[in-house]
Amino acid sequence: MQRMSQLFTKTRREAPADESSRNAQLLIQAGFIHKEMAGVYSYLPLGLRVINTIKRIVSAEMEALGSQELIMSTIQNKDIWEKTNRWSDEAVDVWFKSQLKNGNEIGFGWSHEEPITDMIKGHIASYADLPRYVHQFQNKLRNEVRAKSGIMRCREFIMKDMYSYSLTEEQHIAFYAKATDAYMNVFRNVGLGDRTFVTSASGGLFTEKFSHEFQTVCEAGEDVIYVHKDGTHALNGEIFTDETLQKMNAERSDFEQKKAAEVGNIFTFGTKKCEELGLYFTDAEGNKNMPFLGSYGIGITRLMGVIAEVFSDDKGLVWPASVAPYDVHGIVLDGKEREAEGIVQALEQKGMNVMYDDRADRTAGEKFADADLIGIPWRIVVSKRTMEKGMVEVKNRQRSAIEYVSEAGIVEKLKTV
RNA sequence: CGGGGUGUAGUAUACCGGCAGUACGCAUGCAUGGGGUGCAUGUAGACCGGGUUCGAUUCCCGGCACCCCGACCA
Repeated sequence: MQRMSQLFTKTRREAPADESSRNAQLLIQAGFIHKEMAGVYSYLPLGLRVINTIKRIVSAEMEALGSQELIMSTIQNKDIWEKTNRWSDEAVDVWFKSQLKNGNEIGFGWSHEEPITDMIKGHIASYADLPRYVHQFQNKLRNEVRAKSGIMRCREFIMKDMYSYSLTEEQHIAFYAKATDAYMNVFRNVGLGDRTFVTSASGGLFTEKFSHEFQTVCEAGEDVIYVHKDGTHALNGEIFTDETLQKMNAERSDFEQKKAAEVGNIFTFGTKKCEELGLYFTDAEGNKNMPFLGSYGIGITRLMGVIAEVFSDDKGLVWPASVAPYDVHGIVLDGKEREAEGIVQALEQKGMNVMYDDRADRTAGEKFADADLIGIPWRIVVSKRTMEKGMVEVKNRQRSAIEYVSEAGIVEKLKTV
């Protein structure tokens, strides 16, 4: 139970003037995040709980793929990146760099293919050591020329990045397909399934082969995608050409243009990077060979921003149950603390996480407004009115209907969607 | 990186070349108690540097910060 009277943060009455994106306005107003500077945000207790729920959803999928979690350093070695020609600012324009006291240059991690591949050399030597999959949740630092859209495009952000080292290209392709499904599971589980699409992309300068993006339809997004009228698939702008359409036996008018945010992307790197960094294994015939590399990213904080954008109304945030910071927002009125605490404790014992607004110096209206702003899925009220009925008031954040439920029936009620 | 805009209490804002105002917050008291309740009292402010001027928060210049549009976004 988190007592609201003890909560580290306070809500604000008004949205901050220096934010125009919906996600930042609401998340700051409700006390989930704090802006340190443009494109740099801290995650306060409520915000961190959301981050952690998202991480748990992502972790479950990564572990199901056989990936193990680790965490690489933020400070990175220049030499490693020079081997793949990605140290120069011409090649990678988002580098933050600094130097040691002795003058040696270091970089701050904007991605980790190189350090991970270099590190893993000590652990992969034989075909029996493959495949290997690792992932991490890590703060990436990118010197973006223009941060924008609240937490959707930041200079420091949390990313889940996974790397796959496969024995062969065939093995890689099979894993890549499984990873694609796992990614869709993630977006489905955070509530964005029906508006997130896998789109093909060129893969940019550094990948040998193909790559895919996961685009969530969202007004605040920076990208444009073309969603098929049947809602089952979409194309990104880059490949929305007559040639592609011809291959698909489709017409332009079959697609609708939508703004979208890239919440994930997956890349096939092939063997080139392993060669450049000297990652080899010995195959069954005793020959020297290179693993086939793939990389898979989900912007965790961006995903939180997209969720806030998509799931909100004029009163505030409306968290999907799967990522909400708490399950229940309990409100006590009319001095019914004793009764309310009993109910809250009973809910906690049944595994529900409760934000309990025990503030004695707040009016009902303020408590309701705060509950709406914070956006926890279920609200229960214990008051003179409800106690006279021997009931508790239950309301879902998404709906206006208020129901009276007996104390014993609350948990059952909260399971309904 | 090009273009535009904005910097006033903790927050949101107003006015002004001559004592900086309002609302919310916060503190205290009284009243109240189901949708940001009422009254009273108190608290707290001009981004930094330079210039013009008798006098600058206001005008000018420079810097810094933030926002927006574009470019960029392995």
